[in-house]
Amino acid sequence: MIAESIFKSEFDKNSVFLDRNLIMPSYIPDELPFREKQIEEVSRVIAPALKGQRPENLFIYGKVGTGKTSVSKHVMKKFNEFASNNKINAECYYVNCRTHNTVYKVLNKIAKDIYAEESFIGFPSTFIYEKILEYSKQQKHIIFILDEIDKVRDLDELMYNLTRANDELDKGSISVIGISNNVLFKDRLDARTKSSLCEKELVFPPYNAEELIEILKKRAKLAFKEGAISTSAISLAAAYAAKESGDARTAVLLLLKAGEIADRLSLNIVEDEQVKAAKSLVEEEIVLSLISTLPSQQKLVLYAIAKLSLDKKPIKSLIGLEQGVLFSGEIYEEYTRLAKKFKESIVSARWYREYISELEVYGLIITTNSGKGIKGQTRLIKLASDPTKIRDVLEKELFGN
DNA sequence: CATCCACAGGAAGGACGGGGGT
DNA sequence: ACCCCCGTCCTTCCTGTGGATG
Repeated sequence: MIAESIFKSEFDKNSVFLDRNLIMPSYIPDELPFREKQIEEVSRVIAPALKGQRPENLFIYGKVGTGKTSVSKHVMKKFNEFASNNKINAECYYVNCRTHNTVYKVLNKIAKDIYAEESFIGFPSTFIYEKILEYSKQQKHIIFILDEIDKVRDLDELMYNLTRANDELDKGSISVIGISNNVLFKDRLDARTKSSLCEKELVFPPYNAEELIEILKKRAKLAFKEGAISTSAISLAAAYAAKESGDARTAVLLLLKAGEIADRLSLNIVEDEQVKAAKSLVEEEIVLSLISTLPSQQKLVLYAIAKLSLDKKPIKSLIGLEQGVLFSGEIYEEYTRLAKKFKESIVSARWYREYISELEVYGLIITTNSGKGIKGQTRLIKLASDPTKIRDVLEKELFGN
């Protein structure tokens, strides 16, 4: 009965969305504004495969939401279309290394794609490797896109395997396009792997605010009903994302969430207010998921901070100090008290300081050095977001079950 | 000015678990 | 199967620092 009425009202409700799927961050639009040059470069690199030559390996670097994956997938699609339309023996495959994070998993995924869903799980990796080799021996020129390539644990071995294949092939070839948002990871690689993977390199710059506005406008036109989102709301979402990192992904996510909020409130048009609400919602989600990954000792420290922030009478916080600003020492005392109470082990004060530094890096707390007015040299610590919310979440996390 | 305070944060080293080599 | 090495997490010990205090 309840379920039915929810389904019915969900179904009847008019939404600001025309097609919600088109504004999911995972959706790849046909048009990729401001990435023409990158599309051209990637295409240029892999084009030799269409003439029966081995393309050079390519390394693509760029921060999150700069269009690396979208551009690669876009080019891959066009490449495969062109190859099959013209009956050319060239193919391009995509592997996300976040889930396929070992040599074995990557080889397996590749083999599975090549041999259309035939699974090789359980077979030794040399066998899988031979299978892949066998396939490309039919004069095939194959390109593998390895997304989030820095996640592969033994990348040296994988690259060695894939490049070695070319020595054993006389007609076909194998090339790799590696994608990463981490520049530093290159330094951890073997020199040979590095020079092989980075035969060509391409950097994707972040989008600026104007570009983000254009991108969002295009997307909004696809996903929202006409006039269902205001121009200023779009600009605001773009401005937020530009300020953070020039990340198109979060910009799009903001619009999606803002639309959902508008739907829930049965509004016909998405305004600035919903974008603002979406932003704090997204931020909150990030904070909450961050907290849940913390080790329990660190959760206790954070809990101590939240509890003290809410205390009516901050013990040491004296004249002129903002409410909720705490001393490092009093937090440590509270933490040890709590740890004893819940029969948890207690980390040393030294390690506690590491925890504090880490919490600051995560942006969960804000710290300043004590200046004049306070004796000794210590850190003043303040929670970065709402103490009540943090405390409640931590209570659930720590003692919930 | 010396001294104390209340810490910050570096260095060294111990326990432990996993992954890789033989 | 075994050992070794390495990274992680943590402790102990230590020196440094900026302001208050006598």
